[in-house]
Amino acid sequence: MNYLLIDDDTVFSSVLARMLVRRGDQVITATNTEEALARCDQSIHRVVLDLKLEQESGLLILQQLCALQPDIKVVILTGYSSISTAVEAIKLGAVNYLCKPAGVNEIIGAFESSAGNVTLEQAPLSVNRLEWEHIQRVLNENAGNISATARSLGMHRRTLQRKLQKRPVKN
Amino acid sequence: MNYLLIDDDTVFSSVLARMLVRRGDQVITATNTEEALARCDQSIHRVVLDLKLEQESGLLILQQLCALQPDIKVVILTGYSSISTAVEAIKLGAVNYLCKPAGVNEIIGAFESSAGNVTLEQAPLSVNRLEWEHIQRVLNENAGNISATARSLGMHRRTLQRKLQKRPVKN
DNA sequence: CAGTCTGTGTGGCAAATTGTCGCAATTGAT
DNA sequence: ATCAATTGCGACAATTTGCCACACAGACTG
Repeated sequence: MNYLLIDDDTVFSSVLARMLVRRGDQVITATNTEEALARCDQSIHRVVLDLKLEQESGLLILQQLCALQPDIKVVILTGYSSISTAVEAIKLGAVNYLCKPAGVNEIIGAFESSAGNVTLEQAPLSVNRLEWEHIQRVLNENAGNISATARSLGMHRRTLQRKLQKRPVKN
Repeated sequence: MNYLLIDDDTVFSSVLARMLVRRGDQVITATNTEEALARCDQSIHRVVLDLKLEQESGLLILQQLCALQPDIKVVILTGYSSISTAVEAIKLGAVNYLCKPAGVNEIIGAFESSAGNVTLEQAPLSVNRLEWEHIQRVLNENAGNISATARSLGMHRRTLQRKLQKRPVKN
């Protein structure tokens, strides 16, 4: 499978890319609309698209990609998910829509569930793991500011502090 | 316009019906799958469907309705909304997906909305919201099997049950 | 410099949530 | 019919949370 990853978070993007490559897939990345459209040719089978690129709307890219390559399969993957954008994305032709702390298995599964395949044995992240990943992501977004992160996450600062202190969160 | 309202909450259903009638529309109601299918004939233009009818899956009804009357427009309206069911619903042919409570205007708008302008979120999901979405997704993957979902999520079945009883957390 | 914000660690305690056990009712397959 | 799995729910202890209070450190300002 040839993947195109469109995400301005290069850290996340490269991690995902590495894992896909290890599986034996071809991966190309893009960090903005221009790159994305330029690198999306017939060789691409699957696209992982972040909805929130800089200022640009991922939904717009989605439309353009679908117009360009009708056979392409696009999965939306975003940290700023909402039901309304999910609905819109599917109507525009995406095959699935995931919230961002998502494992490779889930992402691959998101492509294949639509193909009507029988689902392979794929373990989703535990709730605790998911929570941890999400917290780290938001914390990072807020430049390590605990108070702001707690507000943004709708949780008590005290609680967030306590959660951060006990890091050992294994699956 | 001829509406068919499918909802086991007769209070909500009748209120909505009254408001539609006052607008000059025809309204028929149903509270379960059987009634819904029986009352869905060519005269119906629009369906408002609650996803959580007793034990029955609204998604199943959605498929049957679409198979029966391909031209019909179905809007999902549910109190237990999640991104994964929204995605499923749209893929199965619903034209929109709303969270209860929703006003008449919103509902009518949902039928008429053309593709277009949804605003991207600017704040990340709260941890609770994210947890809810994840649970719904995995639950969906496990075909509604609570025990399996709990195992898969590394949480106690009892806890999962309790979480599912509560309504989705608003961001 | 004193005064005002905002962010950070910490303690304590009531309130809420979760982990566990158990049990009856259901369901599905054999 | 029978066995295994699932489910809903009550009860109770173990944890975790929400929340208040305080002390301290920078940053910024008049």
